[in-house]
Amino acid sequence: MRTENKRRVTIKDVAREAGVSYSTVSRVVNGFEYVNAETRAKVLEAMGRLEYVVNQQARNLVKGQSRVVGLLIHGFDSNYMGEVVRGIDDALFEAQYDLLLYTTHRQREREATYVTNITQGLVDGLLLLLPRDPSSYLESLSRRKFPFVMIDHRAESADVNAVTSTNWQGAYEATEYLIKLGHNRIGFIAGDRLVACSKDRLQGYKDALKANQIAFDQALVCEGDFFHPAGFDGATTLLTRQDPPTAIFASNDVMAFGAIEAALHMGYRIPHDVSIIGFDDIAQAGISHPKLTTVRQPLREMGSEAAALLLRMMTNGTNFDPRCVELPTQLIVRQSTVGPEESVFMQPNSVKM
Amino acid sequence: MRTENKRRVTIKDVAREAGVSYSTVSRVVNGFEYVNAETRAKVLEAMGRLEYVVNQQARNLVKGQSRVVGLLIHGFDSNYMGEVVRGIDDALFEAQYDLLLYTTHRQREREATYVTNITQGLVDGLLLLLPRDPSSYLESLSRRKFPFVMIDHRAESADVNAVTSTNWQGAYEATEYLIKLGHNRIGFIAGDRLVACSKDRLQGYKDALKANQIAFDQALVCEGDFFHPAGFDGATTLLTRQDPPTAIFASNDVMAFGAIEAALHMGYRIPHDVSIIGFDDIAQAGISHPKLTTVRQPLREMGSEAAALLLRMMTNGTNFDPRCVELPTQLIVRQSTVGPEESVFMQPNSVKM
DNA sequence: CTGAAAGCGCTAACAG
DNA sequence: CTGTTAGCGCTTTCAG
Repeated sequence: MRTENKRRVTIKDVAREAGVSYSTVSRVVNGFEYVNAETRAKVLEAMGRLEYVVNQQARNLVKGQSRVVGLLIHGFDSNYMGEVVRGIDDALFEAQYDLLLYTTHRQREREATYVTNITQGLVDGLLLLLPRDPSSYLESLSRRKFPFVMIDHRAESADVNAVTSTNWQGAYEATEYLIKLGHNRIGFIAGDRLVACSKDRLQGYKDALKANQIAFDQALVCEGDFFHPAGFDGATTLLTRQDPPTAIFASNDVMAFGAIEAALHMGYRIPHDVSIIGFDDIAQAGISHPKLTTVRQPLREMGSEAAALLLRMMTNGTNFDPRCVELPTQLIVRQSTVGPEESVFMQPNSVKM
Repeated sequence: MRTENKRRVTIKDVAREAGVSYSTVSRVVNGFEYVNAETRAKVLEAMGRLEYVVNQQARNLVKGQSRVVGLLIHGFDSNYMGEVVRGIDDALFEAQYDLLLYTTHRQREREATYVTNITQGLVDGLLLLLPRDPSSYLESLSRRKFPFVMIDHRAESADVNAVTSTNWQGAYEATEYLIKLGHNRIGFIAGDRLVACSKDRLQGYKDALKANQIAFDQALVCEGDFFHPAGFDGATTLLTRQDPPTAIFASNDVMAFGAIEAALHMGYRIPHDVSIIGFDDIAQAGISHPKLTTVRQPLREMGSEAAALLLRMMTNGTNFDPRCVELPTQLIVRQSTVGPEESVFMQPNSVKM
């Protein structure tokens, strides 16, 4: 039932068919120069007739590489991941590399196991998208000089490659924008504290407050984890307070949507009664109602930049200076934010354009 | 610069370290029974000290398999794909298979090239998620008895495996639901005509109309392609008519969101002035405003079912009857639909819960 | 220009 | 129980 008749056609079959040695076939397959035109034609012809396709596995084994890059990712929550993957894919396609996907939503421990296994032959390099707890294997990776780059997670130690965006700057600008609008009680829903960018965003928020002489109020910041329910709960808590904030800054768009839902649920109108701003600018942000004001991260570029960086490491070796590429964020003002005093003049129907 | 010092530790290194032959090492690595406990201990110890990890590539080459499944996917537009991938991932994880990702958004022609290349050694089986134009390689795949299953795309020819959902049934129920609500002018925004499920949904819509003595009006159906702008344009066209429909059935959620945007943009309130219903029930549907009434496809289950089916083909051979698994859809009534007469009694603020 | 031969790292009989 | 010996399909010297 197995190799019965459907045996794959190998280089040897082609050699026999063309009446040459199989190393010659290898030469034409690989486009070597010094092959007699006639011989080449014969081989090509035989390849066509037999529908020969090279077996990558075998090729990889002898070359000691796989032309595959691994992507360790939590899961495809929100379009955030999709955009990054698209960027990665762009760069990898150019370089003729394939992408092996590893999702780790099941359990965090899998990360470490995966990493040790796949970095031994299966993949030539590794991309870590928003890893939760990389400390366990980062050291091993570095020691073995295995090429990898982290995306959207600046490591504590400086000696790893990473591409992120200007999280601090983006949060600073978003907060300042809210302040300029007239808000001075601004709620903040934090991201997963394990992830570095969460801290950067919180810090940007704090620093903008301070730069504008607004006292930081710990009661105005809620814990979060980048998922929808956290946004809902955070906003609920915030808006239930005696003196609720007039604006809420969620650490990502998904939580911002959760916050919007909570606010609407409580009878608040957006943006008239409370302004909401997010972070990421996922596709949904531009087509929701109200359209979400947010800080755009160049997700796709981050992906392709990371892949490009990894590719460079894989060819040039890991011996060049590790670096952290920071791509610029951009404030995208849409419909979910407005100054606190403007609400009076607005019409009650918030969903109208 | 290459193999300098960072040469991978192989089975031979372990053998030397443990003072045994390398086939013995292979035996303990693969957990064979007949190995002396002492010897095993020695080997294990050596493996640990050397941090040996098996090289999958080599193992695969001799075994003639790769333990990798390929997934051909257009791209990560919307969470639709994400959900399916999660299901696939679940099943593959159980079986210890890896997932190689192939996105084809760049150009349709890539599909065929990919397929011929990767099915030659790189992957043991192939999952085709909503392929646009599989005809070009389907025949070759079948002839070579290469295991593959299509997801959400029932093939014209019956001799291929596929998992879909009850598209006709789902569309029929959605339409009937709208009719029962009192609508009799129901617009329809079609999906990509190349994809079989689009036709099924349209047919379900037509049949429900007929079953309820409502004449089918070609002017009420718009072309679509499953993307947001098509929903926007379709709804715009529909609602600009002399006698606009009181309800719109979009062939998927993403287009439904486009339709909602168009309707709101034109000053319609939802659902009071026009009801909108989608298909898929992507995550966004449950958290948007208004929450979208839609036909739920068991996306995740479709993914895992497809992967399970593929796995079975890969182990048992392709010699069992090909079949098309149809998973049940379910109407999810939320906020975007209401009877045409009810609107009078509703409050103007549509975004209130 | 082309064939022979070695070997990538590992598995799987086959003898001991 | 364990060592020896063939390969898996391909690339890559090394001689012609």
